[in-house]
Amino acid sequence: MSELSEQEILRRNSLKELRDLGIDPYPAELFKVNVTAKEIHDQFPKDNGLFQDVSIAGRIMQRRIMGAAAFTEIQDATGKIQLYFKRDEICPGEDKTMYNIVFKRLLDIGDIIGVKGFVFTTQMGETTIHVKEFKLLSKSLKVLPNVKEKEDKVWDAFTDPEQRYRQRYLDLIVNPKVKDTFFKRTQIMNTMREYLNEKGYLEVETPILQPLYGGAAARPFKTHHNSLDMTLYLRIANELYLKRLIVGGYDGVYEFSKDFRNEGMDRFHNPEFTQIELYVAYKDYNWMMDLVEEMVEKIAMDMHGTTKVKVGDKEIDFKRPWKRITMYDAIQEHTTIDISEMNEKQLTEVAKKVGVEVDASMGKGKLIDEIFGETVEPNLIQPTFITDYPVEMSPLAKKHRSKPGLVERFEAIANGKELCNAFSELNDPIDQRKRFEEQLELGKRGDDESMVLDEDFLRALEYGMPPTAGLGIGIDRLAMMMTNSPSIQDVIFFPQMRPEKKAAGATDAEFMEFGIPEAWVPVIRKAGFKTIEEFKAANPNKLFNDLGGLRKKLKLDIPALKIEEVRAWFE
RNA sequence: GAUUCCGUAGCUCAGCUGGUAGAGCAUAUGCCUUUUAAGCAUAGGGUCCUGGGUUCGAGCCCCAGCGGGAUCACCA
Repeated sequence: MSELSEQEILRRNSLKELRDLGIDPYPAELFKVNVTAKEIHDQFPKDNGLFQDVSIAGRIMQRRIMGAAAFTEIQDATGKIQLYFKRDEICPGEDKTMYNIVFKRLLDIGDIIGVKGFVFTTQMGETTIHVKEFKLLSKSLKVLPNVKEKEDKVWDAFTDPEQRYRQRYLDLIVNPKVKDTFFKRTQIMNTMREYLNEKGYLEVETPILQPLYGGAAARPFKTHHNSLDMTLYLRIANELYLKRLIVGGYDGVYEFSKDFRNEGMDRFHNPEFTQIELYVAYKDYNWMMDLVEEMVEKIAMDMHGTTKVKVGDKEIDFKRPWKRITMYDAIQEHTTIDISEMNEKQLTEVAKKVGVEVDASMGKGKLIDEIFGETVEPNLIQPTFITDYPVEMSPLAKKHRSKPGLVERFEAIANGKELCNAFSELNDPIDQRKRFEEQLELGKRGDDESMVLDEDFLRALEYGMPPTAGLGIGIDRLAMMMTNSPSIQDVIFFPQMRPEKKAAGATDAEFMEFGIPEAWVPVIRKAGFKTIEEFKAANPNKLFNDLGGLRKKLKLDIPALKIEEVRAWFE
């Protein structure tokens, strides 16, 4: 246990006092709630006859006590509402303990209480609950960051990203907009789920632990299964498993999948992230473009009531139809260079010219991809489909029906970022084997993201997979865009971070080995002794005096020490 | 991984040329029966991220480390 601050010690003392008064600070039984803050705010002003017998629970966020009356603000899942406490109503009899002691002194900001009463409007015009009785539901021992707000103004905002991400619960308590962002994230997934279920596609689950990682070009996390004594990888994509299910005879399957990639982290990348992948039999990539447009447009409409979404200083309009342009045309449009007929050597020259760092591991596909990423992608703000990628960079996509050297693939780009990736799936098992082998070649050249060969997947294809359209959408990236969040950490509840720094110093047990009673250990620390070495060097007489002083100062309810006891610790 | 900025009270942040550690909110105590970020008054509260160094003297300067932010690199 780390050292307690003065306020934390006070709260622990309050906890004990409550118990002494016969009040359980953590009661077991449920507290019946019949209304939310939002319901009251939405309906009461229209009909003052409503809510004359409410029961509501929430966390105390603010208190203003004026003698025998007080205003308190509680926050439930839907928002905040003000409470009015009056001493003689809380305590109608002679005994004013519940108000004077329990409410005024033993409750704190952060405590969770339940109240019963009726709703009225104060002279200041604020909808308020007049409390007739209250009950402590959970005592809070830690002090919340105290954020003050009034309409749009916020004082002392809780903004430190490290604390916000590490202690997301605090972020959620204190920054109401955060709750809304995650509500919207779920709304995006619900809209997708409804849309796809309505079409009759099946939501499925496939392995996260995979003996071979495939379906994307990325470096995996590696782990080990003890009883099988084998290496397993955390999936980087679920593509190859979903396609096996299409071979098995489903018309359409999709999965919201957590994928894991062992790569750099920044505001667009978290090591684990969520994708939806969808595969539909007897369709092609043109059909899939229509679906993506329709589905994403619907998400924007469901969430914002319009197809226009503000992202940073831009406004993105997801209204159908989106622009469609081939990759080569897009590169030519932005650079005036036609790379469609170029070989690897020529492409290397172009890449260098536009400012791409080139190395020997790069094949033709990678080079084109880099050129595209450098010159075109950041400039595509409004949703745009880029179609017809070179075969070298798409080992799982079907060869283009009419353009040699290309595959039937598209990405949707919006706000300069990839929104989705999709293709007519390659179902020619012999071609697929060849493509895997080419990937192996790239691997030998040093491309550590090249794909590995999956024999079982090839075997599945050999049984025959119908022509299939496949799609992957990054949910985190989409959520960022739809909620106008500048960083991926803002749309992931618990983004990956380095472990918290450990507090140095001796443990409670180490101190107790000297015979120090447990209750005194925090006091020893408070007196400035963090390590055993420091403690051993202490003067027993001075320590005795200091501890006695601290006991008094902190109003600790533990028996005073005798000098003999303290001396005994040092023998 | 590189560059750069940051780390001071429970929270948000000041801190002079290197000379006794500051404010607001929060907390405690007293007063006060409807306040609107903060009622009034008073008080308590600190490992100035850690460890070295320079100095009579370091929150401040130097070195190293830890943690974080931003930008870049990497990122089908």
